[in-house]
Amino acid sequence: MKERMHSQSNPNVSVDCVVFGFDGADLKVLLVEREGRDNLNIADDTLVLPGDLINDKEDLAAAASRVLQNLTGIQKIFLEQIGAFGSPHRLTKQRDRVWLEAIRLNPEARVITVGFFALINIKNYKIKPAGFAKHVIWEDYKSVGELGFDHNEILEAGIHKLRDRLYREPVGFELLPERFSLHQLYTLYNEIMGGEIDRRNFRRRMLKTGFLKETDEYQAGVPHKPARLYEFVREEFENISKNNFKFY
Amino acid sequence: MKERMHSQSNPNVSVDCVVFGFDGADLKVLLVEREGRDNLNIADDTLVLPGDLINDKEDLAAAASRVLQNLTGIQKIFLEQIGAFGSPHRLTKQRDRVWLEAIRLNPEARVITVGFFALINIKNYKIKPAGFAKHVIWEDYKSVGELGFDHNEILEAGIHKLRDRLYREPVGFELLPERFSLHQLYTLYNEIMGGEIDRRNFRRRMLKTGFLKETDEYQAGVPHKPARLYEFVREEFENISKNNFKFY
DNA sequence: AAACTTAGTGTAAAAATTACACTTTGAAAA
DNA sequence: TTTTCAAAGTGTAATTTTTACACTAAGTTT
Repeated sequence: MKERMHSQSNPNVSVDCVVFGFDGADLKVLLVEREGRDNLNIADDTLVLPGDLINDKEDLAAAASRVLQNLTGIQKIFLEQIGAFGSPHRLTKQRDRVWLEAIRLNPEARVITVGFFALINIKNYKIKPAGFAKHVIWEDYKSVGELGFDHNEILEAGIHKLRDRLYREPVGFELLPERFSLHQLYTLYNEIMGGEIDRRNFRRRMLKTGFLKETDEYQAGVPHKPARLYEFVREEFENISKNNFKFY
Repeated sequence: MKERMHSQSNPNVSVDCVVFGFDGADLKVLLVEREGRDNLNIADDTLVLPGDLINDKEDLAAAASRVLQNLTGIQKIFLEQIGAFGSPHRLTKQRDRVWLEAIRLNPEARVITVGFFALINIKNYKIKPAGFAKHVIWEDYKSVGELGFDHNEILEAGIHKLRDRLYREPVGFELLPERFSLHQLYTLYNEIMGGEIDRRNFRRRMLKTGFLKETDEYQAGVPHKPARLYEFVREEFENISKNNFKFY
């Protein structure tokens, strides 16, 4: 099992990725089921965020991309840093130690990790578990239980970052198809903000911004009046807002 | 010189502190002049942020506190994390390498650093350079030149964090004496926000918040009408705003 | 007594935010 | 073919917030 480890791994620094996805209704987060649980025969039902040690000559963001790709097959997504997590006790849960001993060259090493987050449209990516990832799942954000290591803490920081970004930058559109209805956009904002956003006011506000372009296309196959689809026009956003736009 | 290094130092992770201070007029940042420059006989006029390797069993924030105290004598201040900085090239400037070779056990090691920031009232702290700090200075934020390593980048991230914090939390009061005039508060905000804040509107807004308590004390020794002094009442802030207050 | 410097004060116009309920449209069911 | 269902789409009035803006007050120095 240890052949997976490269000698160029830095024993003290890792990255972990909080990847959010949206399926049109709920906010999901990408979790990895660690391989080796069964063979190790430990009572370990915990999931973890995709993450691993960085390589020695590798940029942090590059490491996050690589690790994410290696474990889940997801590539070429933009990852933004959340911050560093460095409690000396972050690896000391019993079940985590057993697992580390099975897979790491230096299971005892102090590891600080750097969290990254990303937002993707679930449908645009095909997940292929690899490396130590036995399964990779999209878990409803609200149903996430206890994760391995300090990953609940990292996830929590990730959701804060996500709200912050959603508030000031047009990241919401990353989660939607190229063309989307205002209802989809509304659902997304309402879900992530965890809030009671007024539907009419939301619609007006978004349209007023000027960077949603209406298309001639409509929703298809729905058993009710089909909604008009819109596109996000990035150039308009760049022009209009420059840097201090507030979305909601 | 190397006796300063402890065997428990983690060779791959450091912390760097961006400590902001306010003297009533300008925003200052704490910089360290590295000892050893003269003996090393290199053309090295760069200053650095106070920082050093973490110890192996030490929390990141604790490391930042320790390092700051060791280098500058400043203790017991609250440091908030900015984020991790991990470019593989961050230590590769020639002058930095020479210095690292003189002072570090593993001068070649890949080091990622975690930035912290803090705000203090300059007058409340006595600076005592120690460790490798030959001198410690309060440099006007606007006049900071090229720093060692990637410290300009960290400083830049620090000022962003500062603005963000100033916007949502009552951190400004950390920089002022217990009792302060509205003019001082205004100058502080205006300086840090780099902006054109309307003086009258600022005054009204701050007073309306309800957590500035007017005292019976006035400015003394000024050659003009003395300003009334106010106090910040933290309990009011906690009650009123709970968590989503906006300062400016 | 005059000059200087900063403290302190109010208002009106514009913009943003909020709360709120009915009609329209297409698909599916009766 | 008519009815029913589900979500789409639409407007206004009241309130609050934001903005722009200029003079008087008070103490010190000359």
